[in-house]
Amino acid sequence: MNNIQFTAPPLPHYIISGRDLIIPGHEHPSRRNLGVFDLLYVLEGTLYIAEEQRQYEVRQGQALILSPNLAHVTTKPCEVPTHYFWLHFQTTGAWQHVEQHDYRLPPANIDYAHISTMDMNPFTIELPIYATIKHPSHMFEAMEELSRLRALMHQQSTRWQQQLVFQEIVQQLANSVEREPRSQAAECAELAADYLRQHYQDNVTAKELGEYLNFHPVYIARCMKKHFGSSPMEYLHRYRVHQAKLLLLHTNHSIARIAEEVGFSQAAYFSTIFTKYEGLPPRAFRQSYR
DNA sequence: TACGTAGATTGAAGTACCAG
DNA sequence: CTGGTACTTCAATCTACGTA
Repeated sequence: MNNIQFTAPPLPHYIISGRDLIIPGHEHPSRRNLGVFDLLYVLEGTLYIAEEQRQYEVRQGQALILSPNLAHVTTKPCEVPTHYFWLHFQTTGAWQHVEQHDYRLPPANIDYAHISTMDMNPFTIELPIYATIKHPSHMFEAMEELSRLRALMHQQSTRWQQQLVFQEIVQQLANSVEREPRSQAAECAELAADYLRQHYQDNVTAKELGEYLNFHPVYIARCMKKHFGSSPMEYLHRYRVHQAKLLLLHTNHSIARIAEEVGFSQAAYFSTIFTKYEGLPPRAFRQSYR
């Protein structure tokens, strides 16, 4: 498990942070059940820390996130003066340890039809447990800013500002996740999906898609099935139904007009497809929200 | 009046398999 | 990894009729 995956909303939130110096022969405190995430970012020197069975040497420019529910111990005292930032954060949402995955691909079997049209679409934030930060100067500035703001924490506006700066730090961490290169098949699948999303209002055919991508339609279908769990047409239908749901809720257009706007030339056929994915016809879907 | 459903038909898309 | 073929499946259309 290399990463921690947070489901948002809610976003992880900042609690408190600080800067510390450990002189040679001394060590970072060992703790268990801290109850919050503990982000360590080393400016100089090295921290020697183990969490459960995994040992880390956190060097200059590297970060380590300790989890709230795991015990972490120092494996040996610092050998040189070690300067680091620590930051406690937490989430009230779901999180889990995960192996890294290719963030550029949507999850397999993505089901657009079941994404609620009244709520914000949930997403995940994946942070590395242990990483070398790609832009150390940005990380340093953000951490310094948090240290400065700490003195002004009695002000409401400061506490808000702290959360904004913390989100920058989260972004820095997320950008430092090492990605595995995408396979050609994954590339093909994603390009095809892009094309379908851009042309869902048109009469898209597999042949056109093949000509656009310079791949055989059979091959494209195979790639999409493998990476999205859907054939191109099924992907297109799900996306069209998703768009139709938005129009049903936010406009008073007739079913026939909405069908046309999302790429169905026959309202009756649109209704059939909508019912297939939603479990109820378009009109019933609209009425259920009115 | 607008919309939903069902059945028949046809051509396009998907799948399995093989080859380069 | 990609393309091609043969076969199967299903999307799309049309129409008629029922329903809110």
